[in-house]
Amino acid sequence: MNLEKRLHSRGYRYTPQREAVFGVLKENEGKPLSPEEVHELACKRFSSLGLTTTYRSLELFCDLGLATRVHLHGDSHYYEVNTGKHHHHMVCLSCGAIEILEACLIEELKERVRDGSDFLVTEHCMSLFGYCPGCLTSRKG
Amino acid sequence: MNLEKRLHSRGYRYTPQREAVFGVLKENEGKPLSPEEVHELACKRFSSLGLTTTYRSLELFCDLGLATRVHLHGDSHYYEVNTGKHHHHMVCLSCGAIEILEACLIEELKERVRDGSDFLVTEHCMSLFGYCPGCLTSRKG
DNA sequence: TCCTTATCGACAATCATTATCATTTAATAA
DNA sequence: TTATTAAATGATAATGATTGTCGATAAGGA
Ligand SMILES: [Zn+2]
Ligand SMILES: [Zn+2]
Ligand SMILES: [Zn+2]
Ligand SMILES: [Zn+2]
Repeated sequence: MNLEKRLHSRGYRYTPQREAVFGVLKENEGKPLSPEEVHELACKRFSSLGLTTTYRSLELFCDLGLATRVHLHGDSHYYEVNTGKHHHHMVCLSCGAIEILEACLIEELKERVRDGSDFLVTEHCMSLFGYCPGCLTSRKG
Repeated sequence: MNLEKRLHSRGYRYTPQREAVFGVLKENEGKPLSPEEVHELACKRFSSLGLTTTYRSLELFCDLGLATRVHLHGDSHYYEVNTGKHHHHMVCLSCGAIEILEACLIEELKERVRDGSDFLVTEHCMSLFGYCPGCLTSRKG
């Protein structure tokens, strides 16, 4: 289902601003972007786009299941288009590069939680940090 | 090693403000606190403690390995005394209660990373979210 | 005890995010 | 197509967390 239908089906309006923001997310699948970054890129698609609208659109997309919030270190939120494929991220502490990590052991963890606690786990976030191949190589020199 | 020795061994001064902040962390082992919360509690030990000093002390303790930063959802940082025991947290989305999760599958994940990528993982953060036993029970009613 | 300077606390500044509100515009019905 | 109406927008102000500044204070060594 495309953006227009998805918005209409939930009673929201389809606007060029939202199209621009969503386009940026789609174009950067797998690369978490901050609202500031999204705004800068989306302005190339809709030049008068306001930063406030960017923030609002990103949150709306998350509520609609079209995007997901990514929690990394740092003082900004990050967003990504929701592809339906669960994954995590590895962030290079040196250059900031982000690599997708498809492996996730949450199910095993959930089982352990069920054994040891009555806590019901519904969400999780995880990120790995370290050094990307590029930065590792350049360090050797 | 106590706080005084730890500070002196790295060339830092031992002050009642730092003692107060550290005391609060120790007293709340396993419970991540925001700088604001730490400040409020630490003021009972040293009433004229400034919020700025609280922030600075917490960061210093992290650098010294005496405390760790905890990344939860939400717009604040959280800190915890470093007990040397690696663990994670489960946060109740309803009441905010935090339960310690000792299980961690990072080693298994690291292995998978080694197989599929040249990324070197040195740190990770993970939190689980859901509902605590208390909130689950009260929902049934 | 006296000095030196790390540390402190009050306050200003900054950064990300949210609230406000007058204006614009998407969607619908005439 | 046009008129209508409320959702959406964008400029701006406000907020909340964190950091920077700087004169005053006090820890720790001489
Ligand atoms: Zn790198
Ligand atoms: Zn996962
Ligand atoms: Zn709860
Ligand atoms: Zn772990």
